[in-house]
Amino acid sequence: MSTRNRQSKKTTIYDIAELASTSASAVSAVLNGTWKKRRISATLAEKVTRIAEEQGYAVNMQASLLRREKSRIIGMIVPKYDNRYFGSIVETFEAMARERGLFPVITCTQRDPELEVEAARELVSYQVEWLVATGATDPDRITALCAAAGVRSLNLDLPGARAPSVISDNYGGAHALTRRIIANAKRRHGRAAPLIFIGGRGSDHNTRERVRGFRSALAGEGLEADDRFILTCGYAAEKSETALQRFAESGLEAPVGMFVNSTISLEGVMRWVIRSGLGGPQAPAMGCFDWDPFVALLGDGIEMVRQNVPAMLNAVFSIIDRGEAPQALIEIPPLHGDAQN
Amino acid sequence: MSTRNRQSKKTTIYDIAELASTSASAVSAVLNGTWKKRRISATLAEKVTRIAEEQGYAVNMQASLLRREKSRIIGMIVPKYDNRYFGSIVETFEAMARERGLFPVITCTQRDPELEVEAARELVSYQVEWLVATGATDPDRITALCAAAGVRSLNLDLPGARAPSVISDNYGGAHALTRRIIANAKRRHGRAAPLIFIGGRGSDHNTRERVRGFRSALAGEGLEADDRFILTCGYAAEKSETALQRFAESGLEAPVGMFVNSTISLEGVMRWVIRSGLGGPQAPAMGCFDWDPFVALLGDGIEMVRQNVPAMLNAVFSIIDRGEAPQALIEIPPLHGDAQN
DNA sequence: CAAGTCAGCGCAATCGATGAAGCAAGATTG
DNA sequence: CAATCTTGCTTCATCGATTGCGCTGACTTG
Repeated sequence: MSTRNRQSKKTTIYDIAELASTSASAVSAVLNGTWKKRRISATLAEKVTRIAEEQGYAVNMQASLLRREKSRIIGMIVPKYDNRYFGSIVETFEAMARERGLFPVITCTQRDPELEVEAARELVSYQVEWLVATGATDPDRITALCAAAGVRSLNLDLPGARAPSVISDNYGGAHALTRRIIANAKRRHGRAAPLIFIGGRGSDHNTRERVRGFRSALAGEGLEADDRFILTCGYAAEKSETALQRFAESGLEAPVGMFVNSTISLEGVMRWVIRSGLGGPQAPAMGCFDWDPFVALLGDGIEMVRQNVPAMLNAVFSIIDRGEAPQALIEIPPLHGDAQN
Repeated sequence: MSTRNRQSKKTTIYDIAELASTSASAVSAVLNGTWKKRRISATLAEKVTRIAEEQGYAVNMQASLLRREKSRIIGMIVPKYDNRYFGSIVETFEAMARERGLFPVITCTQRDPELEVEAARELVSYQVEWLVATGATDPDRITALCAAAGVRSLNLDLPGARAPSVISDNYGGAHALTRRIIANAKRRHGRAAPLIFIGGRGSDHNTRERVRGFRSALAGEGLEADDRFILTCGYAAEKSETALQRFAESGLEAPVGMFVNSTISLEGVMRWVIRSGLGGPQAPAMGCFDWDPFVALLGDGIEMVRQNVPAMLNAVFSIIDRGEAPQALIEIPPLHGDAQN
């Protein structure tokens, strides 16, 4: 049963000091754990603790952080929460931050460049010690903003030129994935061409690298990827759906396989595949650069690449723990197959 | 090109005041937009703005919020980011908070009761004006904690007794879902029994209500649900997988249909179904209380209930906008079928 | 020209927590 | 018993931004 301060202001250390007939600084020392160093008696410590509990006291972080030198807040911006990859990044990030006594503040930017910058600016105002920019469309702008404010930053998932970046080995992952798609296409259709690459933004590094891996795997078969089969139409499900629709209407040869650049693109692709009655044995051999548990159950033998989120965040926190930022691009090999969580 | 303060402390309004040969209070007024009220000349305002930009100045929120009366921070705790339901809750929450000029701080608690309380306490320390407890295992404990600190709170997804709660109409949704499962079971197997209910915690309100809806739909068919067919084994995929394994070994009659309590439970259920070779036409009729785009494509005609996240968050923010909290339980009817995002 | 008005700004208190420095008793030492 | 330590506090400045109040000088008015 706690005695509420009648809906008025919050309890402060001054209120508690008065109730305990002591000083605010003694209360502060007791409540932040430095009381032994400051030679406060156990008797007083206990009394203060009890009263604080009775009053439902909670420290005012704004005041506390203002006074301290370090905020112990760590920020992250993330594009979306609508897929397992980013979901798992965020969960892992929070857990690893907490392990270190840091307070994680994450904010979602809907893949909107303006919101990204706005959110980064806001996090800087909250005195974050580090800012992790995940999948940012313009990472260098965020790095510059942080640098100007004296905040250390790093990039995750999509690399920037001006801050350390931790990303997947997109080229290698795409190469291996494409080889698996090719193998399946040969088994099902007797040939490995034509293949479609669909989803993602032609302007982002990951998509470019994945296209490069895609092309090089094709080249390994003596094939060449026609630009009209590279549909980097954006990430949203609707976009890949309409891109495929347009492709079908273009009269180009039907693909025997598809490299899909993300699960969210795969949503649109699958809708189109099913609408067009392309399921079953004559279905194109599919591969998806990202992992989803239900896709694994979809039954059409959709190949997946699972980005190694724990390893990526280990790399992120190893930079953070080390304190200083090596100007580096760290590429983490993704996992393959149906590896479970 | 911005002049960096050589990696030292951050720029403050005092630094800018000195550079602009004016006072900190004028700088503050200019930068927070109150300068017209305070009759600062446009000339000075412009000069200060320019210098602030050159210095890469960012307001220290800790200091600013300490002085102000309201924080404009709004907190949310959420169990997981591994499914579309919570992902969509978080995205919508952030967007709606921003629309209102509030700063959303969300933190993930891994369904761990201790972490929930810890996280809530932390958010209270950050002076949140409201705390939204999403899917909390012990909502009333969080409500009490907030009340003691003078923070308003409300529950989302799982209700509490001591704060307004916005949840889905679990009974109605489960009843309708069960009826669809029954119809499919009859079509496929010629009978509607036995049905299994699997996933969720017997201790939480939603699961209880869904079991109630399940039972009442069965009762509508003149059937009764045997307790041994109600497997509320928790939410994790592994738990439902092993629960089904154990059920299969128990020698009880094989079910003709299954009510699965969440997509994450469905993951485990589907793994078991496939491992046991129960796919195809003889598959049990499945229904899932929650929505996932790939489940819709799974092909076995899995029925889904999609909780109406936008409507739920409209209800949440209508309470927040109104400022005061009606002591109420608001039930939002879920959507049915393959309704798209 | 005295009195009043007003634009334009500065001063200083304040928010709550922190911690270095200091101070008053009692305990210990030589 | 005086000198020195130790214990257990208190005092006060500080973090950076905000804001009520007041000051100055230019301008207007009767």
